[in-house]
Amino acid sequence: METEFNKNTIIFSGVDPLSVPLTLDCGQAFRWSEKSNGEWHGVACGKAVDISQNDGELIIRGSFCEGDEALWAEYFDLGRDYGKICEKLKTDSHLKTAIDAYPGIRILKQEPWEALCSFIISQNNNIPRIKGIIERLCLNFGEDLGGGDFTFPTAEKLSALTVDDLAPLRSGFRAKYIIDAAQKVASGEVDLKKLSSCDIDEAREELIKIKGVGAKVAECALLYGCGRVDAFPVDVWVRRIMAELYPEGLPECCNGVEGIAQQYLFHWRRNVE
DNA sequence: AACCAGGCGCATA
DNA sequence: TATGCGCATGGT
Repeated sequence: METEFNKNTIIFSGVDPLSVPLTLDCGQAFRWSEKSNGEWHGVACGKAVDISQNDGELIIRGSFCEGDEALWAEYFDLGRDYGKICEKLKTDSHLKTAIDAYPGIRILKQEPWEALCSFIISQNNNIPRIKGIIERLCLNFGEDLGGGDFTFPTAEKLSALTVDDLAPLRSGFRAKYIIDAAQKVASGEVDLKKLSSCDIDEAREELIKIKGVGAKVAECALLYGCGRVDAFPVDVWVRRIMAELYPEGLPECCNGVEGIAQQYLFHWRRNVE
């Protein structure tokens, strides 16, 4: 993989497999939208950017500082060999079907707090409305980057608010969970920084101390926010997949990369038929 | 007009 | 330990 950097563009070449549209729009992140010219616009790593690809070239346009390329390499999980992982997963026939149907999905390494908060909002909810609530959350409480873009608000900022303050989000019963999460994270009662490296069961216990965080939301926070690809979120779609295809559990080829297998199976099952 | 949405907390047995 | 129900809001 090679990196090309200047203050307006970061290009990573030789990224394989890579699908920018699938990666940004497969239900793991909620703040990316496709523009009419085919670029994807959104805010991550503290910056508003436009993202596109040309085969194995991942092209990020924005306004960058020295060192930003490392942040974006981490965000797109470029240090992980997805070619090798997918080859192994495809030894299972269902995973081969799923991966061949939608190749190039990568697990994003989002900010831990953003992932946690986003998936608290996701519970018993649908993706369009999740996106709307998160958009209003950023618009009301994020930092204004100009051009209509806002950062995801910090836990510290939200920890000072009340449930009533969140009324503009129209997040329903989830508002009290957002506040509780923000307070526990801001106070340090829940330490997000250690979750990427500590024992995964310890990480799960830490997260479910938050009201509104159960097993599924905790797995999502670990997978999408902490780089824990061994986390395995089971939602209604994955529950169906497990019942229909894997009544005995996931095949051995998924060991250690259950979360990546999950993402391919999830997207495939939601989009076929 | 019911039912559902990338679930969870709580009551009940 | 294991079910079942209610939950805010909005779309079909």
